[in-house]
Amino acid sequence: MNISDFAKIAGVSKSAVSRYFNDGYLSNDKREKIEQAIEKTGYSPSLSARSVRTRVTKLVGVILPKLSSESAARVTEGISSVLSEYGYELLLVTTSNNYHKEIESLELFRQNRVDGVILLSTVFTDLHKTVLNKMRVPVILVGQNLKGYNCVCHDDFGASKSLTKLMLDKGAVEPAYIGVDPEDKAAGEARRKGFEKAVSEAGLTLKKEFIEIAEFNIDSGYEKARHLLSHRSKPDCIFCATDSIAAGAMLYCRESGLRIPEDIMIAAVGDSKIGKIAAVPITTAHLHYKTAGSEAAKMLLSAIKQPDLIPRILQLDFYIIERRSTEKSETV
Amino acid sequence: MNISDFAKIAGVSKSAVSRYFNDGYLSNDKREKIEQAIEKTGYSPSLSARSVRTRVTKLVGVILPKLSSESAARVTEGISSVLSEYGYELLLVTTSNNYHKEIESLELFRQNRVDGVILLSTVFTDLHKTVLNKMRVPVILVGQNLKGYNCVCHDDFGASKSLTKLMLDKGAVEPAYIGVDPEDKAAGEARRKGFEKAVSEAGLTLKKEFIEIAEFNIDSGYEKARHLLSHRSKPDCIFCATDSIAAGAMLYCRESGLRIPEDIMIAAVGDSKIGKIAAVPITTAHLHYKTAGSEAAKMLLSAIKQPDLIPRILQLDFYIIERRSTEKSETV
DNA sequence: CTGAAAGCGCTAACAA
DNA sequence: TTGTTAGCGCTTTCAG
Repeated sequence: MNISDFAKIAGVSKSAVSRYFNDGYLSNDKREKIEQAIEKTGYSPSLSARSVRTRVTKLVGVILPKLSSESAARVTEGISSVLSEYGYELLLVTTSNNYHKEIESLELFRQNRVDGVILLSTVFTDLHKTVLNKMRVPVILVGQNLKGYNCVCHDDFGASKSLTKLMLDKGAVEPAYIGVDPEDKAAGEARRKGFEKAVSEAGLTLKKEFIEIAEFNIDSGYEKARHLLSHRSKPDCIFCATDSIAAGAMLYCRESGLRIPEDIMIAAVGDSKIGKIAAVPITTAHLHYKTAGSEAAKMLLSAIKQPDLIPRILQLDFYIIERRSTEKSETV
Repeated sequence: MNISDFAKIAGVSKSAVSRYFNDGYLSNDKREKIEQAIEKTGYSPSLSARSVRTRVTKLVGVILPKLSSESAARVTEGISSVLSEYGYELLLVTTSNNYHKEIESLELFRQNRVDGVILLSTVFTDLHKTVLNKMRVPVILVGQNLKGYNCVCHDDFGASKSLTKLMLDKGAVEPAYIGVDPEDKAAGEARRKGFEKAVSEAGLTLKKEFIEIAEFNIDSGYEKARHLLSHRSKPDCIFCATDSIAAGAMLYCRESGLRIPEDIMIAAVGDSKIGKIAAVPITTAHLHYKTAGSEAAKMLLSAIKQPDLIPRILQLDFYIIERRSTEKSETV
C-alpha cells in the first residue's frame, strides 16, 4: 500500500495525504476522510521514501564499546530517553572495545542513514581525528574531553583525586593504584593523574610496584590485586579506576585474610551496583552517566538543527559516596 | 553527491556504479575507475534511496524493557554480534517496562523502516497478540515461550526447580520465595512454578506468608526480605527470582544478624556479576542470555529470508553454579 | 486550501 | 558486459 493507493481509497489526492502527515493546510473534511481510511487500512507512509526527499532520517547513530557495562548502559538510556521524546530513533553499534570498528562505524554513518552520531569512545587516535573531520553530520563525544569537538564528559581527574585524598586523610601512607590502559584518556589517564595528584599533594611518594594496569572486569581486578600484594612491602589503600576492578581486588584481599578497611582501604570510581553489595560496600564517586547521555542527545539535536553551532564541552560534576571500605576514624 | 554526479566523475554510467555496489557484471576497467573516484570523492550510495527501490532496509528493530539490566544487555550483545556479521544494523527502543510503549514501538516498526523485529517482552497481553498478528515483518520473541510464535527462551521452570531442590536437599524445610510480578510469564510465573514444584515434590507445604513479590532491583529485595523475616516463624532458605533481589535479601539478612548459609540459604536465577561478589557469593543458575540473543538474531535472519517459515520455539538449557550461599553439608 | 507534476537517489528490466 | 529508461513512494513547488 503506497500513498497513491491510499489516496484513492480515502477519496482524496496524494498531496492531501502528504499534508495530513506533515501538518500542512487541510480542510476538516479531508482530514476526517483520511483518518477513517487509516483506521481501515492501517496505512502509514514509508520512512525511507520520505528520507530520500527530505534528506532527514530521524535516526541517530550511537557507537559504544560494549553494552554489558553499567556505565555504557546508563549513558545509552539517557540518550534514548531524550531521542524518543523528539521522535528520533537510535541506531546502535557496539565495537567490543576495538577502535577500528569504531572508525568503521563512523565511516558507515558518515554520509548516510543517520542525522547525527553519538560516540562513546575511550581512546582517541589520529584516525579518529581524520574520520571525524570528514563527517557530514554532527558528532557528540561522550566521556572524553577534546578541544575542538562537542563533548559531554565527567570530572575523572577530580573524582579520583577526591577519593584518593579521602583515604590518605584517613591515615593511609602507602597508596596503591589499579587502573586501566592509559590510552583510555578518561578512565585510564585522567583517573591515574587524579590519584597521583592526591598522593603528591599529601607529600607522599608513590612506589612503582604499587601501580597495576587491569582490564575492565572483576577477574582482572582480582589478578592485579594478587600481584600487588605479592611484594614484600604492602599498600594500606588501593584506589581502583572502576568498581568492577575494586570488587575483584576486594575479593582477593579478603581471601588472603586482609581486613577491609582496617588493614587496607579500597575506593573506586563509578557508583555501580556491584560496589553497593560487595562484601564490604565500596566507597565510590558517582558520575552522572545517564545525565551525560541525555545531555549528549540534547547537544546533538541542537547541532542537527543548527549545523554551524560552535563546538562546546560540557563537564558534569560528581559526588562522593562514603561506604564501609574506607570507614576509618580520621588520623589527622 | 548522488549516483549521477559520481558516475560522471568516474567516467562511467550510473548502472556501472550501481553494479559496483551490488556486485553485478562489471569489467575490471570500470571497477578500477570507480574505485579511484571513490577514493577521491568519498562517495557512498544513499541507503534510504536504495531501500525505496529494494524494499529492504537492512535494519532490525529491537524492543526491550531497559538496558541497565545485565540480562537485557547480554541478549542485545548477542543480537548485535550476529546482526553486524550479516550487514544488518540494530534499531533500539527501550520501553522502561511500560508495555504500552512496547505496543507503540511494534506499531512503529509495523510497516516500515525495519526488516524484522526482536522483542524482549516480559508480559504478553491480548494487545500484543493483536499487534503481532498485524505485523508484516517477522518478529522473534526472546525470553517467552509462546505457542504459535517464533521464540527463543530459557528453562525458567527447570532452573528454579533445580535451585530450590538443591536447598531442600541440603536440609531446608521452611522455604521462602521472593519473586516478581506473575504477569511476567518467564521471570514471574515460570520461576515461581519451578519453586513450588520443588517444594511439593519434597513433600513440604509452603507457608503463605513466605511468598513475596518484589521489583527487579536490590532495594526491593532488601525490603521484601525484611517483610519476610518479620513473621513469627522464620524461613530457612530463600529462593529469589533474580540475583539483584537475592543481593538485596542477603543484605537484609546479614544486617539482621543471620548467618548465610548456616541460618538461612539463598539462591537465585541469572548468574549476574552481583551474585559473584556478594558478601556471601550466591548460588545461581546460568541462563545463556548472550546465546539467546544470537540465536534470536539467526532465527530472525532466516525468517526474513524465508517468510513462510513455520513458527518455532528454541529453549536453551541452563546450568547450576553452587556458591557459598548454599554451602551446607547434605542432610539426607 | 487543493491537485498535478516534477524529481529525491537509487535499482532493475530491457535492449543492445 | 553495458547504457537507457522506467519507476520505488514520497514531498513540494506551482498554478489554480
